[in-house]
Amino acid sequence: MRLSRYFLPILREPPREAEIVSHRLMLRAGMIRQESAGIYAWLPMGLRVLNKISAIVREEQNRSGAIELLMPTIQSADLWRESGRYEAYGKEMLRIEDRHEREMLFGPTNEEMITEIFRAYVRSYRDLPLNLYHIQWKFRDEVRPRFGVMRSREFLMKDAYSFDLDQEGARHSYNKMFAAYLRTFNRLGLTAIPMRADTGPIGGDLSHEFIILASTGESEVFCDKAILDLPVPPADTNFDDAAGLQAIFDAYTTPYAATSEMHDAAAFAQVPSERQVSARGIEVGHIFYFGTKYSAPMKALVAGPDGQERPVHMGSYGIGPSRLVAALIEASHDEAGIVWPDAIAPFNVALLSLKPGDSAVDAACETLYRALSARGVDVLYDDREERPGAKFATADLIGAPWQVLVGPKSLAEGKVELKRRATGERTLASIEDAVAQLTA
RNA sequence: CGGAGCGUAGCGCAGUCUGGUAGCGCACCUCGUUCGGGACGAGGGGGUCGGAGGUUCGAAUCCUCUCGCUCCGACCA
Repeated sequence: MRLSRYFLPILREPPREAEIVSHRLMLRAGMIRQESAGIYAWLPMGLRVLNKISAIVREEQNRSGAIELLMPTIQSADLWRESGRYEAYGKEMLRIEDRHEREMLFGPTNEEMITEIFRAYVRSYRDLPLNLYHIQWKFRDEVRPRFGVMRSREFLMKDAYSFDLDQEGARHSYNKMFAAYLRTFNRLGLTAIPMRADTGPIGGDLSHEFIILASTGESEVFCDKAILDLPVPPADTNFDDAAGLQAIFDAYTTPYAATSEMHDAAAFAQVPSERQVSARGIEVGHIFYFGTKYSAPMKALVAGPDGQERPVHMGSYGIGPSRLVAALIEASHDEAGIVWPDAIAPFNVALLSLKPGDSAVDAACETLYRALSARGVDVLYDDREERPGAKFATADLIGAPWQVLVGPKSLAEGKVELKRRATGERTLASIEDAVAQLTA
């Protein structure tokens, strides 16, 4: 992409209302625009990141055996009356009336709808286990949206729903998602710590929040440092191996880890002091088992091997890609701007022409731009008539992992300069070597 | 929903108290000189001062109502 032809509205100064660093940087880097309180338009740069995150989430959901579908954003109130949540949900639910004065709502979540779909088609335990997910916009009318897309009213969520004949099967389904989440966050360049969450009236130990550590996090968290060194489940993890998944779950849930709501100071004190971690965290995922909470009232029944019908056991599993964009920035930035992890960077390479109009510089840039693009590298080519300083500042702000600096100075020796955004480390290389390095 | 505050050019702000031709910096356009960490000079464009009503010869400024946004608390992927 040539920057001169792209739509990248960079702000030199962030709007006053932006408080936290991710919100400020997202506005400055032209990723989002606020359209209303807690409602944002995703500009091209922001959308690129959002899509990269969703793609990784999708790959890992698929790997674990979950199946993607897409449910609507608008739902019927009647569906929610079946579960009793239409009255219970309160003002957070955005209620809408259509032209026939039918009561509708903009979905804050999809348990009722997925249960309705399930019960319409599935009758037998032979069709289980089943895990259906979608990545769809949700709306929760937060009293007080804040922190940009970190806590917005409209947000993108991946929500998966598992169906099993009994609790034992549900535990296996839960563990699949548990392992899939560990892989997902790891691929996003994050260390996410599963922390026991409140299971409410259901009880048991099957609810976890996945928390990443960041100094600007909203919640206070405590954990045993040992959890940070545990191995991430490999790509060839066998998701049908119930015992193997249970071992992963056990390994991750044995060391102490809790948010302030679930914190047990006495238990935390048992952790050797040099391993005690007390920090701030951002919740980026939440999984839980809720048994027959929806299947019983909504009559989602399956016949077991004995021919008896019984309500199916369910769980739901959320990840917020739009929140993750902000969380990633909170976890990875510096004074100059964003530092994207390679896996989700909107552009892998920022190619800076330090002297557009100079024939040697132009030629070198064109060669690099074409060679990298042809090899599938996302390149943002800064071909604008700007001074070098402005280009450095822009490139640092938008956080491409690599910068390639092409100017008369190094080009006189037949070299271009490669700069790693995260470390600031620079090396000189020929054009061929630069292409080789960036496509390695 | 309680408390506080802010709406003036794309962004950051002054002007409001004390009514009298709407300003500054950045950004934008033109020309020239520049060109490895957000250049300089000259010229230029851009505003229903959030909206409605009122007071007044005259309202960004005073009064009433209203809409929007932000922050602090109670709530949440």
